Amino acid sequence: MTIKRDNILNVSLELFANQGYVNTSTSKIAKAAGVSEGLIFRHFGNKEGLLDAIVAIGTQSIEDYTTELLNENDPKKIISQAIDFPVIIMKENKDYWQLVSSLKFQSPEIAAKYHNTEIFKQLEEILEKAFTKLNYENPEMEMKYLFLTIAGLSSMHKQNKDEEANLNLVNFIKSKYIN
Amino acid sequence: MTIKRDNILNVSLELFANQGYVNTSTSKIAKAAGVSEGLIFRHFGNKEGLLDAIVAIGTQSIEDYTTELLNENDPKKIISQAIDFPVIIMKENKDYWQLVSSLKFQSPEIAAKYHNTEIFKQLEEILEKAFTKLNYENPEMEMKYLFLTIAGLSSMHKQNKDEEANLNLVNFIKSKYIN
DNA sequence: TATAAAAGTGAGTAATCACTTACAAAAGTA
DNA sequence: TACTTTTGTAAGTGATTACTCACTTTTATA
Repeated sequence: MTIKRDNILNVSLELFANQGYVNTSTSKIAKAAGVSEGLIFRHFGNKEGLLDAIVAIGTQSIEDYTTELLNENDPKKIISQAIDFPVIIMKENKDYWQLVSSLKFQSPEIAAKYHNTEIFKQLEEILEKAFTKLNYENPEMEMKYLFLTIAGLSSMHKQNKDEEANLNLVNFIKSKYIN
Repeated sequence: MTIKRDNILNVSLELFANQGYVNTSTSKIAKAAGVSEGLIFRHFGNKEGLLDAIVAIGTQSIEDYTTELLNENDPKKIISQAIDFPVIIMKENKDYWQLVSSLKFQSPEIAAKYHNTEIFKQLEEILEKAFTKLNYENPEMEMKYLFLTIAGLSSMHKQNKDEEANLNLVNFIKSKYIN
């Protein structure tokens, strides 16, 4: 029975994502989760151990989505789904995604520990192959360009809450690749 | 004569940008600037007053660049220079740009205070007019798309230190608009 | 040169930080 | 039921936080 442990994890994710990791104290978490502060350290050792646990949970669901893309063969579908990536992620893992984006601005030590290039290496390869299949002149550059766009879409989704406008832009970008 | 005041400003910009605002204490700043901690509060009132002063200085040089664009008439040159925006800004105002980007991840109060849509409103208008002049089918969407790309270029320049690769990508994107 | 204003310091402040410890309640197991 | 392990708490710890205050030094001005 670890309802309180789950409480700590859920509350921490929300607070770390929206208030910042450095700006969120363990006493704040304890109060919001309705537990004693000591319990946080009983379960996770220290504040960074708590962050580790949260990030590990969120990373899994992201990886599930990229492996889905690995099984897709149609290059146009791959590109289309890659553009959808931020939309889907932000819908189901908003706090996690926000947390991961924020970590590089919290402290240099935290930034160094969680800079997650590995997760995206796969996605880069898949996209470059898709552009090669479609006979683009410069597949590597096209991939980098699209990757840039996807990164931009992610940060836009964080800020802009007008979901219809976001979807319009996503479809506009798709129309550049699929006609 | 306020060498020490300037010292505080320079050191704070660097520390806030690279270590994070919340993660940078006033005692750290005092030590790095070679002044007593009290002097920070004598000059700037409180920590947020110091942040205000730093942001105000940096904002000026950004505005100088956008007003330069206002005097340009050739739409292709406008688009080209807009794509160059992150390159130029990052070269001369790297720490400031990094600081501004990081503020939305420090604390909700700080994020709300410094979300600077105003600076970019002008740039958005200029770009949309440029696309209209060039008879693009959907100038507003094109502007949003390019704006997304520029935002992506900014975050890329922060992380990727391979300047040649960055410039290659910038030129590749330019070639999409100017042939 | 006398005086007022500005710049600068060092030793404080209460509050908060991450974290520990000693102990109690609950749950699992024999 | 007896005993061990896990889960939980309350009250602390020293260090650090942003900030203040009484005071001295430097600079500008008359």
